[in-house]
Amino acid sequence: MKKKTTIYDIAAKLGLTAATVSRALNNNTKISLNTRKLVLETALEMNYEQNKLALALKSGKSFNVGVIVPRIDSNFFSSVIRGIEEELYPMGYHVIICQTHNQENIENEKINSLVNVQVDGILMSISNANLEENKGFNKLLKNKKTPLVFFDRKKDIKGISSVTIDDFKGGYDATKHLLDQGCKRIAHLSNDRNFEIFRNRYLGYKQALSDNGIEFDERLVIETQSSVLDGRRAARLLLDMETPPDAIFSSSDFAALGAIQEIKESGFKIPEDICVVGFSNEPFTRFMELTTISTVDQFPLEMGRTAAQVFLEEVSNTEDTKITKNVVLTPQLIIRKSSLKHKEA
Amino acid sequence: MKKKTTIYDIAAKLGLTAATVSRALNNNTKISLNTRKLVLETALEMNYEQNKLALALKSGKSFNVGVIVPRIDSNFFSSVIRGIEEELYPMGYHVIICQTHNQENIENEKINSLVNVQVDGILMSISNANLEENKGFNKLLKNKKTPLVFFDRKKDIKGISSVTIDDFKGGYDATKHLLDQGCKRIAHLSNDRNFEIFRNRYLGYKQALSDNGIEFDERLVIETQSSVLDGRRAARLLLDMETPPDAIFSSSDFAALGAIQEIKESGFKIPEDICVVGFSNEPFTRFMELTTISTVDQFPLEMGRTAAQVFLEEVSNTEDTKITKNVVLTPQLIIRKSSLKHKEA
DNA sequence: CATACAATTGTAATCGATTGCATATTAATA
DNA sequence: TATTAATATGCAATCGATTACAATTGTATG
Repeated sequence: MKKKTTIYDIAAKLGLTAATVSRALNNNTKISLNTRKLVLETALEMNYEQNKLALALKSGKSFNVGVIVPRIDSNFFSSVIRGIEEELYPMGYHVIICQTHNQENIENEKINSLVNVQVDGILMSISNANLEENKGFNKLLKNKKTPLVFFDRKKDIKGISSVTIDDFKGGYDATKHLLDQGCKRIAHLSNDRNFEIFRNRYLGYKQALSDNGIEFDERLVIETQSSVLDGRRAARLLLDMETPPDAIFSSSDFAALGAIQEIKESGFKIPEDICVVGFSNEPFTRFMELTTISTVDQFPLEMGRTAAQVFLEEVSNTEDTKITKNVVLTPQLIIRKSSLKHKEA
Repeated sequence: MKKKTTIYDIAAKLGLTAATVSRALNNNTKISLNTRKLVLETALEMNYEQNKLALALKSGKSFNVGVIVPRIDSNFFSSVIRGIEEELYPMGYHVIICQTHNQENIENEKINSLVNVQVDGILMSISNANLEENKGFNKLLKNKKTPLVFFDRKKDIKGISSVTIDDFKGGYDATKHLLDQGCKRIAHLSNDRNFEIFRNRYLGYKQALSDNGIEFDERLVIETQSSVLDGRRAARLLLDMETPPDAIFSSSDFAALGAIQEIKESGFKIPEDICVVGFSNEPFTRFMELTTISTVDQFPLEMGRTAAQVFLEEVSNTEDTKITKNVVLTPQLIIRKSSLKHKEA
């Protein structure tokens, strides 16, 4: 099992120096055309391949970027990652995946770990709403040469770029649509509002109500996890109220599905009795047989692509002043059967 | 913006040598306990962090593994990757993701690219049934020190480990179940049988028929892509036959869904007129409102974990003789409404 | 013909950590 | 006290590539 050939091997074979070989391989014009050609041929002959690790050590660039997400096995995150990979690979970068499972300590650990292997940047969707209290994270912040880009779940931190969707608008549009359908008592399945995304969906919901003269009723807002079971539980609570709601805007498709199941099993009709809108445009929302689920598309692929582009801009920026970009994508309300009583104008 | 501290910085501060510092940090007993303690404290003080790139160059181990899949945004593959990441991270490895989108040239390129950045191993689900004709791949094969582990879509190559499920059994069990339901004319939505997985599902299907005295009818086997649309098209063809089938075993859940849609829209009842079984246990199969879809679970999480374990065994193997493991997981038939006419015994 | 300048290639340091082989210091033994 | 052994540290090479700064050779010009 022979070792990989290095520039020294090539140099030795040609009676040259490693320096010359290196320059020749990089097509440096200081090296005569003849030598360049010769070196290139020999390199090919000897199956030479540049050792990227050596290069990385010398240059301080690993051409790796870290991506941190709560979990990878969800349609949303895997689509974002798909976008990131597709955008970064052509530029010579490799994508390292890390999952946090929403645990702060794991998130901290993985940030550190990525910094340690000298990634050229980190793209992340935060799991920890109190990220700033995190030592490893703060170290990263100070180290301005390693770009950090938030996507989706971000924290508003000065000097840090982010790519998100306009969750406020998502919440607003969904709620407005329900109002347009004639719904008056619209419940909201929320989630931990320490996260901007859930807070903004909630705020959008409230604003739409207020803009349309509907009084906000705190009892109609239920905090849930993003799961079918939690959706069922929340729906149960709502249905057991004295005056049940006539619509539900859920910040999660899974919870929306759970709610729909519970509602139907309780003998109510969707959308006639209760309209439902979810959030994320998970594949299954479109696959339902009877009641396809209205939802809000977050364009995860584009989000990933954009986050990657922002990263690329930041790494290629040589100025002293850091550019910070906060891109906000526009979500799209997708109206399906679960909320369509009448065709809208 | 100060640079990261190195062992040289620590050495300078303490009037020692980098060698001593290195040894102290590695808890080498040749270094006196006092010095060790001193160095460790100073390292902490100065926020020292080992430069993994330097280490990688020196040791030849990058502690990165590459994972190559057709695409990451499918439930199956992202679940496998989840398993891989969860298993490898605790052992100090990072996972680099590459997608091929089923294109041979991209697959080749990415294999080369990963080898170039000195990954310590590659776990992959092949996109190219003719992988052996691939130059980059063959280079990898010869280089016995970098473990290669196939998962799911493998190629039978001597000396290469793999983790798959028993697709034959999956196909057999699904078909047998349909026979047990009284179906006599069972169609099969297949896919490119140059891939072992599809070939084996097909063979399992055939075997179950033959074992139960049903004659194999080639016209009932339709090659499809794994998509809803293709499932519809295939179902259309089948329904238009003189004698339509009374069951469909699809090697893809998406195609199964498409078939179900087409069948229902044509006025047939599922499962009464036609039973359907899919493959993969995609989330939506369970979420259907009326006709939850029978399918075959492939345990992707476990598959990823196992593939990672096989990799770990191979890298930690110091013997000259290579260990090759071919793990075959057992799939599980999940019977739901789309194929359940009668409760089975 | 001498000098200047351009065109090539070489020398050696560098990135940061590890490690075999000295070397120096101290302690133990004869 | 002389010798040996153990303990602790330093020296210098190494991993493979890049690059500032020589050094060499050749060519052109006055």
